[in-house]
Amino acid sequence: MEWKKISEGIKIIPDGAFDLKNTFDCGQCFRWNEREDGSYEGIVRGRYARLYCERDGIIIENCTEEDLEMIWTDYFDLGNDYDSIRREISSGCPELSCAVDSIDGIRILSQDPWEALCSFIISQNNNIPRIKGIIERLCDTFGDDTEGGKSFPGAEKLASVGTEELAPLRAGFRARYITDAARKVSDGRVCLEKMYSAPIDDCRRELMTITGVGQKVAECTLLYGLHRLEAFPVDVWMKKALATHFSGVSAESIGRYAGVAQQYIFHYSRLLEGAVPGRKKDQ
DNA sequence: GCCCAGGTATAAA
DNA sequence: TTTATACATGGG
Repeated sequence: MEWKKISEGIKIIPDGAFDLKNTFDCGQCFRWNEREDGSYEGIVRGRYARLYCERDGIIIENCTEEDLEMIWTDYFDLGNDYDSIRREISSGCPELSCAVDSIDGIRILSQDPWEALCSFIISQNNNIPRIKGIIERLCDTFGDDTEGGKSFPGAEKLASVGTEELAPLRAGFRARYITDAARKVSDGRVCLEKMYSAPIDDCRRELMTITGVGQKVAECTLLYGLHRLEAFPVDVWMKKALATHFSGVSAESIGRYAGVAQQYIFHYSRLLEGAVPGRKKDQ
C-alpha cells in the first residue's frame, strides 16, 4: 500500500481495488453516509471523518500520519490485498466466481466490536434503511458529542440505561436484546477483546449466551467487529434459494476467507433480487 | 393495505 | 431433534 501526505490530508493508494461506495453500501456497516458531492462521512473511534475517491486513490481528509497508522490501516485492512483474496476464493471455489465478479473493490472493515454486535442485533428481521435509522437515533440519544456528530454509545452507557429508555429508538422487540448485550459486555460475562484471537468456536458460544444473538449475529460480530475473516461457515449464510444456486460450495473450499466470500454472495443475491442497482444476471 | 426485512426465542410436533 | 409462529416497526 502506498500513501502520501497532501494538503487535504492523506491520499492512500491501496494494493488492489478499493471502492468506497461498494465498501460502505454492501451491508457491513450502517454509519457511513454519502454526501451530495460523492464524499462519505462517518464517525470512527469517536471521531468524525470524511473521505472521497480520486482517480488513483482515496483521500482521507484532515488525516495525519499517526491517524493513518493508528486508525485507518486497521479499519480499512490496508495490509491485505483484496484482489488476491478474490482470486483465492474463485480458484478454491469456482462456483463462486459469478458472485465474486459481481462487485469490485469491497474491503472488510475492522469495526468496533461492540458497535458491530449492537448493530447486527438491531439488524435482525429488519431492513437496511430502518437499521440505519435506529442506529442513528441510538447515537443521537445516548452517544457523546464529537466534532461532526455523536459517537456510538458504549456498552456501559447502554447498560446503565434501561430497556424502557430505549423506546425512542423504536427498535421494537430488539430493545431488550440490546440491554442484555450491554449488560453482559459491560460486566465481563462476554469479553469481546479476547475474541480477536480466541478459538472461534469459543467466541461463537460466548456471543450466543446473549439473548437475541443467534448464529447469524454471532458470525457478523466476528467478521465485522473482530475481523475474523474465517467466520461465516456456509450453512449460516446460505439461504435456501442460494443453496441451490451454489450447490457446489463447501466450507472447505472457501476456507480461511469464508467471511469475505459471504460478502460477495450477499451482494450477488441482492443483485439478483434487484435490491441493488447493477447488471441483473441474464436468465 | 400488503409483503417483507443481513433472525431469534419459544412453543409445539 | 426438527418445524412453526410471534415478534415491533416501517420501507417499498
